[in-house]
Amino acid sequence: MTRPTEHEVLAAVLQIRADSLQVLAWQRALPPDSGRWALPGGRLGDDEDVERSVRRQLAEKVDVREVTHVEQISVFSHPDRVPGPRLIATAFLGLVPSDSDPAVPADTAWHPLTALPPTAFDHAAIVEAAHDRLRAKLSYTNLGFALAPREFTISALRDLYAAALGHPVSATNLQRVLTRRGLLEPTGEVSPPGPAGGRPAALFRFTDRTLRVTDAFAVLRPPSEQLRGAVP
Amino acid sequence: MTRPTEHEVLAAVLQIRADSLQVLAWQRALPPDSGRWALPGGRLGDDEDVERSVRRQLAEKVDVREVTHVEQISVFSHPDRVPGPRLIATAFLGLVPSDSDPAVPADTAWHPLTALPPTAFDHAAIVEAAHDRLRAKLSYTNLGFALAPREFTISALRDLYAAALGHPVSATNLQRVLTRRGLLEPTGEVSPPGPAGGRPAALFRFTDRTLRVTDAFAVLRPPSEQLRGAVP
DNA sequence: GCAAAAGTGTTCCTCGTACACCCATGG
DNA sequence: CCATGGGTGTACGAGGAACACTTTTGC
Repeated sequence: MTRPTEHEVLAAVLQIRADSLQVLAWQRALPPDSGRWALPGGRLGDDEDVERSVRRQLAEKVDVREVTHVEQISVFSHPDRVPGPRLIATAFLGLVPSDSDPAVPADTAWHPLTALPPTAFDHAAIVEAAHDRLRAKLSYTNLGFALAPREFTISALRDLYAAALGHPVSATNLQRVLTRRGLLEPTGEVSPPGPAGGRPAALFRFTDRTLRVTDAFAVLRPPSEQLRGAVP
Repeated sequence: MTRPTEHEVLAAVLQIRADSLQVLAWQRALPPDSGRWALPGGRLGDDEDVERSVRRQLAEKVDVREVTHVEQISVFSHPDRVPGPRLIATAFLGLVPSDSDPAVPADTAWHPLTALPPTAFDHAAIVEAAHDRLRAKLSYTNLGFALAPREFTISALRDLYAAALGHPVSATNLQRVLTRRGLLEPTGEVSPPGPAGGRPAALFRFTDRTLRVTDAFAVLRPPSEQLRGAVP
C-alpha cells in the first residue's frame, strides 16, 4: 500500500581551510546526477540510530577522530527529492578543526561554500542549513572549539570566526567576550612572531571541548536569585 | 538485507490552559503500551513530506486552523524505540493559542507537562524536547504570537509567558521588551476590569503572526553599518 | 629607530532588570 | 476613599563595540 521508503543520513562536514569555510563532498560517477557533488552519507543500518550511522559513514571518508562535533540539522523528506525509490534524509552538521588535514578518497574534495560546484539532489540546501546553524551557535555557545586547533593564538581564532561568520571580527573583543564567559584559558606558552616581526602571541585553548550553551536566555531570564543558593 | 523501515511523524502539541502548559495526547487502547498516552501522529504518506504529513495527521485530532505554529524538533531513530518493525519518527512542536478549545476525540485529552501520565514508547522525551525548544524560542523570537489569542492584555500575556517558561515574568518588562522589538501594537481597545475593580487594561496584538527571529547574534554581530544604507 | 603584530585600558552605548510611583476603576 | 489591578518613569548594571594606547618583536 505505501511506497517502500529508505532512510539515509547525510553530513555537511565543514572546516576552515586557508581562511575560507569549506565543505567536504564527493563527485558522483554514476547517474543520477553523475558529475555533481554530493555530501558524504549513506543508508541507515539496522542496528544504529541516525547519530551512530552518520559517524560510521563519515569514518569511510575521513578519520572520525578528526570530527570534533556532529549535530542533527533537520529532515529532508520531499517525496521526489531523489529519483527512484523514496529516500528520506536526516541531515547533520559536522565540524573538523582547521589544523587537521584528513586523508580523503580520490573522488572526494573540499570546496569553499562561496564557490560550490554543482551539487547533487537537494544537498545545496543542506549545506546552507548547516552554515546557518554554525553561524548561530558560534554566537551563543562555545562551538568555536570544534573549528579551532587544540591551542591557538587569538588572531588565528579571530580569522576562524571571521571565515565562519562571513564578516570581520575584532580580536580584542573576541578575546574579551570568550574570556569573560570562561571559555578560554592561556596555556602559558607563546608562539614566535612571523618573519615580519611583531610581538609574540600568547597561546590559548578552550577550557571545554564539548558543546556548552553560554548565552542562553539573553532576555526573559528568571528573576535574580538574590541570596538563595546561587547555581553557578 | 536491511530490515524494512517505516517512517512516522509525531507532534507534541502544546497549549496554555488554565495557566498551565499542557500537551495533547491520546490513550492507547491496544498493545503495545496499551493504556499509556501517546502523541498524535502516524505514518508518513507517499505523496507528502514530513511537514505536510504532521499537519494532515493533526487535522484528525484537532481543527488544524487552531494550530498556529508547527516546527520540526528532531529525529528519534533508536532501533528498538518501538516493538515490531522498525519505525523512525520525526518529532514536531505544535502550538495552539490559549483561547481556542478545539474538539478532540474521546480517547484524547490535554495533560499538564508537570503531571504527565505514563507515556508510550519514547514520547516523554519528545515532549521534553518540544518544551525546551519552546522556552528557548520565546526568548529570542516572536513565538509568543502562537500561544496568545489574537488580542490580549499585557497581564494575560505575562501569565502565558510565565506558564511556558516556568518562572515568574514581570508584566512591566515583558511589555517593554516586546514593544522595543516592535512585536506588539495596541489595538486601541480596552478590556473592562474584573469584579474586584482596577484600571481597565489596554488590548494589544502581535504585529506579526509568523515566526521571526528578533534577537539573533546577541554577540559577535557584524560591525556597525555606520552611514551605509541601514536595513531596518 | 621604525614597522608590524599583540595585547590592554577606557569610553560609550544598548538594553534588560528592578522598583518606585502614578492612574483608573469598583465597591 | 481605599483596595485592586494597570501603566509609566527612572536608576542601575551587565556586557558588547569601538578605539586609543602600550608592549614586544624583526629588521
